Amino acid sequence: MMERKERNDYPQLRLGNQICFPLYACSKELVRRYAPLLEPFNLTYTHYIVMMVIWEMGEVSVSELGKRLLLDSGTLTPVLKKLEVHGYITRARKENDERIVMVSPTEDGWELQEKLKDVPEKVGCCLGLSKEDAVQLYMILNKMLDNYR
Amino acid sequence: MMERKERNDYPQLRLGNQICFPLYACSKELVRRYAPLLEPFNLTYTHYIVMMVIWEMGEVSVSELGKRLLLDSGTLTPVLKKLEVHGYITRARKENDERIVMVSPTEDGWELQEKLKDVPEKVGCCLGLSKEDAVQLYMILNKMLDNYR
DNA sequence: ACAAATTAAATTGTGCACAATCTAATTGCA
DNA sequence: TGCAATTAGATTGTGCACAATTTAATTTGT
Repeated sequence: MMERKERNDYPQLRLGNQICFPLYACSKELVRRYAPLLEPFNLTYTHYIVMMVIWEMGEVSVSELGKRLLLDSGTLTPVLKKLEVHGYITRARKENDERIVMVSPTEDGWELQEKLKDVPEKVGCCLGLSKEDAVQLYMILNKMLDNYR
Repeated sequence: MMERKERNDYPQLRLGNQICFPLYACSKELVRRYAPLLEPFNLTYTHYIVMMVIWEMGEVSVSELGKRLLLDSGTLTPVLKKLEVHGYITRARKENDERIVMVSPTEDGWELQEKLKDVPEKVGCCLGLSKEDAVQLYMILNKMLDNYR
């Protein structure tokens, strides 16, 4: 019987020949590893990166958060509401432009830094990578990311 | 007035010092770029990578798909049901072990390869990266992924 | 000054992703 | 042989992620 002609004709459609899949899989795996470290503080990975930008900026608008993290308001609004409920941030519309919602850490929000300071090391972020590979990866991904902003 | 002592005390908690964030952001961006190319065929990125493994294996169990793609049955079951509804695959329990569900491409499923063969190039996967960077990235991510299997 | 255009968030709807649990089939072993 | 343990999928519940739409505030052009 004749082999199907459609079969295996396109090497570019093989999972092993694509760069996107390991990117996608590694990303998911990292998020999964953060979960148990953040869960005790009622945080998900998304909450965590949002808090990082808020700590860095002190006070920041929703749209700036979105630009920085490449997230839209459909993702951020519920995340910020939850961070507010848990007492980590306050949300308030700007006085001179009521369209803009400004976000800032509360006392508890600031104190969260102390509690999470060991998380990055614990995730051991790029587990199993040599120092050189980690540096390479960091540079290449940031080059890539620059094309998206 | 004194600067808060909690502020900026932990450089490892700065977004710019983490390798996880660009990984996460690049991954999302890539998935987003696949969407318009796959949507005409009623496929999402997850459907697409599932189909790639099915093309490669010809016939494969749900658990093998999961191992290969690092996805669990909670994700795969609805994806496979949808691929079945759209007529790309068939699902059938194995005769000698009814616990196992085997999945195979239909005629339409095989023909999908032809229609999607240009997708990888169109995504230009690692957009803006030099050949050398792309090769490096591919190698480092696969090294990383090996630690997760 | 004021209507049209723009901007910022919020809302709505769809679809992963995954932990936890459940069900059914099979296997192992006393 | 028969029951406990294991295995494979399916189900349930929660939470992003994002497109598209909506609402409200502000800005722009005349």
